[in-house]
Amino acid sequence: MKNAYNLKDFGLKATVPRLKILELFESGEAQHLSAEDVYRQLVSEGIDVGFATVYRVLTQFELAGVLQRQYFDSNKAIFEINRGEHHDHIVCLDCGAVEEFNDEEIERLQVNAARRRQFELSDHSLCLYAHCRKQNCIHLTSDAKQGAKKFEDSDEQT
Amino acid sequence: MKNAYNLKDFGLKATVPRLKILELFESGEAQHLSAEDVYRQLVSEGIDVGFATVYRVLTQFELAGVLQRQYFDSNKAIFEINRGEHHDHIVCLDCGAVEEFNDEEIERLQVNAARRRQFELSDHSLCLYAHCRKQNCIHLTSDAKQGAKKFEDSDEQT
DNA sequence: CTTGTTGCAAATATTTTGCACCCAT
DNA sequence: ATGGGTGCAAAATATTTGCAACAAG
Repeated sequence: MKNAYNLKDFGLKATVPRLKILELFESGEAQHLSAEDVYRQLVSEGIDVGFATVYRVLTQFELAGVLQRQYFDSNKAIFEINRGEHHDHIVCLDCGAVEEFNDEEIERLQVNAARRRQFELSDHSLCLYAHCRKQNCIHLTSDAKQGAKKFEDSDEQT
Repeated sequence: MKNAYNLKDFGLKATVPRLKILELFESGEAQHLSAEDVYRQLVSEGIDVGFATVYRVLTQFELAGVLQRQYFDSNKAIFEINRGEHHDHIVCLDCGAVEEFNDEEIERLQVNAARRRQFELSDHSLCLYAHCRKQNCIHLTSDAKQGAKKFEDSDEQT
């Protein structure tokens, strides 16, 4: 597991915007950020940065493998740090909370599904859209929360 | 399996743009189209349509359940017809070919993965990015095609 | 110093909205 | 006829690019 990245390793100069953006993702405070989220965060820290720089840095970091770009069923890119461990996402449709998970069995079946169709799997993106059962979940439809109760005691294991 | 949709069932008037767009998707000629693809197609058929109408119709069809909107790892929406059968996608990273597939086992594991994390699964999007082994695949990296050979005789089944 | 990097503004790309005119019912 | 639907243009949203000024090495 990669814990810290060094800009120099990628031939990138250690500038304020880069260091701050890297710090933002490595700190783990926020895990899934849009370019605008990053921009706002830097501005709120009193850093004079432009949108263009944020986008350029995010793209450089993605190319360097420091960040990963995702699209959670929208036309807006979401970035997260690459800690070297693959994972998929589960997003709460009500409160927007994002959790990461990894299921070895699903991973394995994907490789097979691809092979069976004459494809060599290179990568994949899996995002589960669901209703969480957190107390503080700002659910829009109360049905969702009530419906969730049905599953409370029927937890299956693989 | 739904074979044909009737606009009137959704309270939508049978206008030229709507009928042509529906026909385009139902014909099955092209399965995964962006708004621009649809626009270009209509224009090439000599239909005087505007971009706004295309977007409005696509959105109406999505709300009616006629079409499904997807984002294949880009900031551009891709639409496809909803034939009532859920499926996931596998996209060739070289030639861009899109194939649909469905794996019951993966589907089942997703529900469990969500439950185990206290989520009630509502929907999901799974897209496999891979290298196909079609003869006519316009591969950008010959490595990809050579690498694929490794798997030619090692096809596993679930 | 020298070259990469930045902020700003303008340009692109994708999608949405306002509005007057038009056509399916 | 009339209310929904359309095309066009402008706006909104997301991202990229040109460029002169600037700062890291």
